[in-house]
Amino acid sequence: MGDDMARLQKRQRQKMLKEKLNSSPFIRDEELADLLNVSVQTIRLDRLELGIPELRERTKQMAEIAQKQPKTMASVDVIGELIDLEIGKNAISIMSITPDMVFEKTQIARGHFVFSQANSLALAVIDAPVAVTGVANIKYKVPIKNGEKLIAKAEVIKKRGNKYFIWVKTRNDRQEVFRAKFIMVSLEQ
Amino acid sequence: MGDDMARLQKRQRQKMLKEKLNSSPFIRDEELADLLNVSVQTIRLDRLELGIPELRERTKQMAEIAQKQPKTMASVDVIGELIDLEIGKNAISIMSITPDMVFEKTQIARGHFVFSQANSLALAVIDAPVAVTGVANIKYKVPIKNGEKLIAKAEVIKKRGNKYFIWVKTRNDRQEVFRAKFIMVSLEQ
DNA sequence: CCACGCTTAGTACCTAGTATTAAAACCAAA
DNA sequence: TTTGGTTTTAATACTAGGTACTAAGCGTGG
Repeated sequence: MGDDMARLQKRQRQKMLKEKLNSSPFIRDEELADLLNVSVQTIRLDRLELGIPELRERTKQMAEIAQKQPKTMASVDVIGELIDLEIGKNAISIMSITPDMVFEKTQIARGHFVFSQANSLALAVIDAPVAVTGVANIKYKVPIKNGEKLIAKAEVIKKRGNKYFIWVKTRNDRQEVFRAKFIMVSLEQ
Repeated sequence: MGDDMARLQKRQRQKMLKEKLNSSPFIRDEELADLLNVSVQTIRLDRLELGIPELRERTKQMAEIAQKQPKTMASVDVIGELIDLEIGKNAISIMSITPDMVFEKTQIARGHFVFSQANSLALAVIDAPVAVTGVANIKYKVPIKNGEKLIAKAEVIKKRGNKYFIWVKTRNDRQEVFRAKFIMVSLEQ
């Protein structure tokens, strides 16, 4: 035993391997072997056991995800999944709260996601080619946690001129968590 | 005329090559050669001339860009750039309306981005470790277009118990475009 | 006719691996 | 101590998707 660093146990090494690849995914087997003080073959057996693909495959997967990403909140019309729509009357959408929508510390959803679901639903339900949000009165009733599934129901209450009055109520599986009253304004082009 | 023709064909092919790689970047030289009806070597000469790297390098670059992304809207705390903050009193943030924030047809900003900027600013300005949005009354005064730069100013109006009353006013370079009144609720852990 | 630009062919080499076989090292129980 | 099992290392053949380079063919204008 002349090695500077004592050789680690297999499990411990595999744990470190995973962590290392998590923090810096663009790393070759040879570099990993150096870091963990084992041979390249060992690293490859470890990857095989852990089901971790090779560098090029990892890179490709990341790039593909990045490519498909533009369909995030930014460019989508209705946030959440539109599951029912009767134009001019009512609409329903479902949205799941994912880890990236919550505050890390508290696991409570950032308010604007809930608002976005409701606002986009209110826009979808009205019978107008072009419209913008005019006024909104909103109330968050209970904090929403990671993993919850939110069901938003929008209802057109009345229409006056180019103004639409819409109620949106959002529930999780137990209770109402949010409600909003929107006045949407239809624009003449 | 033949020489010119050939040159034109080359230019045209290279243009098509660029377009093709733009729309589907995960494509091998061999597939490109098939598509453009030339040999693999020609494709490689074209890439060389145009300074387009090989598939693996392209993939790697995309993955690296995705990795370095300064976080999307999802996981960022303050939406927009926080440029001034006096905790418990006021705060200012700037956000530019980019093409992915607007409706394609009208080039008008989706309402929830403006809301998100204001809401996250209201949350940043209060002097509480954990807080959620309770109530909001918001008004969109004029439609906001692609490319505009929005300056949001938040001001804590009063504090009663665990409730903070905050005004946020958002302007573009000409006028006030949005205003909101928030009641934020500080939570006890 | 032949020079020039464009295109194709062919070869050697590269990286970061996989897949497989085999030998060595270690560790503990019988 | 011997045996057997796991773990580690080594060695070899093969792969994809290229680069780099040399050489040859093709088409056309001057």
